[in-house]
Amino acid sequence: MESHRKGELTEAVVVAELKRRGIPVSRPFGDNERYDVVAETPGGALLKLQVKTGRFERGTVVFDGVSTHTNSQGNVYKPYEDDVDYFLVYSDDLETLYIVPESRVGSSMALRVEAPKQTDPKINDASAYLFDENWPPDTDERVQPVPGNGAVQAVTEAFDALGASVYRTESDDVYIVETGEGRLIRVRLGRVSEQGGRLRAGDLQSGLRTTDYYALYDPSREQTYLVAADEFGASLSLRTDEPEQIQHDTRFAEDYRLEAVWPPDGVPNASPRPAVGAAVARFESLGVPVGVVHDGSVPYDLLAAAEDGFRRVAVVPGWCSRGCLRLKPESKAGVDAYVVYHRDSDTCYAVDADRFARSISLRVEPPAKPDPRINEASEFELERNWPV
DNA sequence: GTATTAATGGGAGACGCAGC
DNA sequence: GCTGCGTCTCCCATTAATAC
Repeated sequence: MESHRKGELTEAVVVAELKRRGIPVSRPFGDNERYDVVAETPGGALLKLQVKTGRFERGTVVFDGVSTHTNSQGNVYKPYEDDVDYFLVYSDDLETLYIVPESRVGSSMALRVEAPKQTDPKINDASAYLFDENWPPDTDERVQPVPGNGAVQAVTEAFDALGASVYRTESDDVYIVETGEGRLIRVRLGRVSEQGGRLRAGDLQSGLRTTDYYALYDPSREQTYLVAADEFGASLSLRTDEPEQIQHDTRFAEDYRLEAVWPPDGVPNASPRPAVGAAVARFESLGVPVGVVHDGSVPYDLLAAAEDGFRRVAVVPGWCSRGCLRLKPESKAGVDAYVVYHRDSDTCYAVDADRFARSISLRVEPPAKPDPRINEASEFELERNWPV
């Protein structure tokens, strides 16, 4: 059975199982929510539940704890975090329903059903997650919001101790931090937790657009760590102990202590985002005055000179498919022009925000057949099309 | 009407790491 | 060295939205 249909079948079975137990259950209208169903506990609490199909393999029921989709950068894996409270995992092979707190699930999880060949403290005993023995769940298991007020205060005090000033923005967890040298950087606050000799944090890329650095607080050590926003992928792992084998990509938490890395390296007024750096270099090579904007509350990255003043420029990566480079910003409000950076060809294209409604395609390869509607990418190259 | 994308979903294999 | 878990990275299918 193809996967989508199998997911729907699992969801139907789970709803039936809940109803059979007399549990009030509702489904969100449409499919835009990240949870599949909402169930009401006897105490009246409403829980957001994500239904997962459990694959029975090697004596375990395995399920994914992240949603997957693709974009121009390839596969994107997004954890559910606060979007759901619990996973309901149904194994069709075993005809068994499990309930697992979201906080206990990483990108995937294996529930051991059959006895292992050898014991291991990491083994997740499936019987501990049987639905009938864990309903209604203890709602205190739910994840505490990140970063938490204590973290905000601790991180702020850590910056203060280094002589750095911290300013609030309109976003709850993004702050502007002024270094002692007068440089402004955008810092998003978060928390790390220790698991198996590592400090871990997830969902780092969701703030990449408006963040230069992450200030991550470890409450158990009362220590703040500072990492560049583009140094890690969607998640972060910093070693707190000494592994037997050090890999080329092993990173140690000690090296990221705020006190050890402050002030962060980097050219003043340059953003660490590669696309922004490429756009700035291209503007400068053209002799166009350009300034980087370090303010997470505005939707643009650069102010670039034109004959009649400055344009507000948002730098975005474009995805290339079947010979077309695509651009589809979430919102055009407050932006005069877009610079689309095509990493493969190291080319920047400039597009007037008024030129398109919601998206635009720039053809970088010859089309199968001519069409007057085709936007030839070469005509939008920054060198030819600035000012837009 | 056609082409193309993002978003949802599951399946599978490779690999690193830790414990035994 | 073996085993098991977790992570990562592919793959595929479907649906809805959107541009042209």
